[in-house]
Amino acid sequence: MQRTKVKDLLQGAAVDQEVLLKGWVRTKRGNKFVNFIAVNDGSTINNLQVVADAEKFSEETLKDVTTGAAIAVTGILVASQGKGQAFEIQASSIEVLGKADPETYPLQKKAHSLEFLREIAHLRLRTNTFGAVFRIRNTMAFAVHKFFNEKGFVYMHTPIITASDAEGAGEMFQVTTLDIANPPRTENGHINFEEDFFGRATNLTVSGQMEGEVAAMAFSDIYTFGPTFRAENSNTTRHLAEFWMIEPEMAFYDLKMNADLAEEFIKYVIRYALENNREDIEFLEQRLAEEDKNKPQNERQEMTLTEKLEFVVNNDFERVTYTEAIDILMNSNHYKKKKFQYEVKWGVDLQSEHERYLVEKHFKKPVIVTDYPKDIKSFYMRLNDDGKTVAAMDILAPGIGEIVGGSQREERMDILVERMKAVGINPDDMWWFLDTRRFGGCPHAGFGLGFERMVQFVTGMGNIRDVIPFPRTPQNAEF
RNA sequence: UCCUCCUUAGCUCAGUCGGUUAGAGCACCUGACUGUUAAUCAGGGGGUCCCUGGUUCGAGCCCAGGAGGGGGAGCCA
Repeated sequence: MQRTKVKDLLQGAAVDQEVLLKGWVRTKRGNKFVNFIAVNDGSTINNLQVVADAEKFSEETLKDVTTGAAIAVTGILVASQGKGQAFEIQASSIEVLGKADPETYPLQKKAHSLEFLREIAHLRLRTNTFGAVFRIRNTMAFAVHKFFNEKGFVYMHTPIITASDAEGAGEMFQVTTLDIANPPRTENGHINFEEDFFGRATNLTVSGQMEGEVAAMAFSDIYTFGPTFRAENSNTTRHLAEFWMIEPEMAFYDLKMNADLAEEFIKYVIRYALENNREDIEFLEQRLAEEDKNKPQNERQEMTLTEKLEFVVNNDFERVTYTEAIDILMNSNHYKKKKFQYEVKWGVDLQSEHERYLVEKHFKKPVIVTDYPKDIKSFYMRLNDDGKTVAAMDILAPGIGEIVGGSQREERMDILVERMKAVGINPDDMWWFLDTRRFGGCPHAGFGLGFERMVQFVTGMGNIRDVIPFPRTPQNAEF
């Protein structure tokens, strides 16, 4: 007989028919006469209840049906006699496919702390919380491709291994096949990368933007969606050494079109999750509500998770220039009461506390900040007519901080080369990148969006390590 | 990398002023119970008090160093 998944069985189409269920035991309860086994197979947050009359099953079989065990159940799907579920399986046979010794199986039928579950990342996917998070992550990844596909964007696979080291996006992981204990040396004692696999020093990519710009000059609109690596010694709830970034790049776009696209994109993905993961989001919402009960009144959320997501989807993002943002901060009571730890001054980058104030206290919604001073942004961002600012944009989300960083690109060859020199980059090293300006260059724009941060926003998970299956952070690559 | 907090049973945590045999809830095991909903009730087993060293008649508690983890900051997505 063909196995049917829990999600489909709970639809009830097969009621009063014999079905085959396979999955993992969440809990077993009951008495001398009847046992109730809650089975989950990951297809939905809901469990299917298996009813096992004691007279039909040996004590030995039921003894091995413990939390965590994999079982196969044959029986009739019937309308449930009990409350709490519409359907259940009246079992005629139960086979234990894989035992889980209750003395040593780490997961119990009770809530565990996220910190504890992080230490058993290989088992935490079997919990309600992580089941919900990763079903939502899956839906959102699909929505990313769906959105861009519907808009006629071409999905580009930009390289994971790269030789370019002038992007300035962050510290990089070296990639080498050299014997690190005894590397070949040049005459003056430096490591001789000419003998390395690629004949030069290479690293894991910190961004696909340069290659993305190249592709945009051929296909007009492209996007990348792949792993990205930063070797920063960052220990925060919003940084990973390996994360997934979405980087669209569009020919003939200016900064406003860029911001419009980013806003539309974020709303699309959130809406898609709301439409397709309602039960998972509701579960996480309850989890957050429980968590909130233990917090002091002033730290509690004003909106439930669903309300927050619907609010974001149904309202325009706030748009301010960097200069306006500085004005808002300097005119705030917070500033006048000297509650900011860091200086607020035109020309200085916004600190986390400033961003949080703008997003969480002042506007209370996502904010797009544009036109930053050129000295605090990357060389490739387009210089504005004022000569002081560049056509950059950051999107700041409540509770997460910076979720998008992007800009209109500097397409004017002479200005770009000048900016490279000013920040100490040798234009000759980026000859192929400059060719995009040399041959048929055009105004264009793009942005990078941290996928995990967007998943954090939708799931309400506070720590980025809990929205990627196997987090890579400093001193942690166990799984 | 910096600041700060934490580490006691499988899990979550309490442990008073440094004092005799370190506790609770849940989990687990045994038993009871005819339909349970993280079932309930009764009983039972379970401890390198993170590690190393020190102070003291005596350290889970005080001191020093180390390890691991959480939160915040910087870097950024």
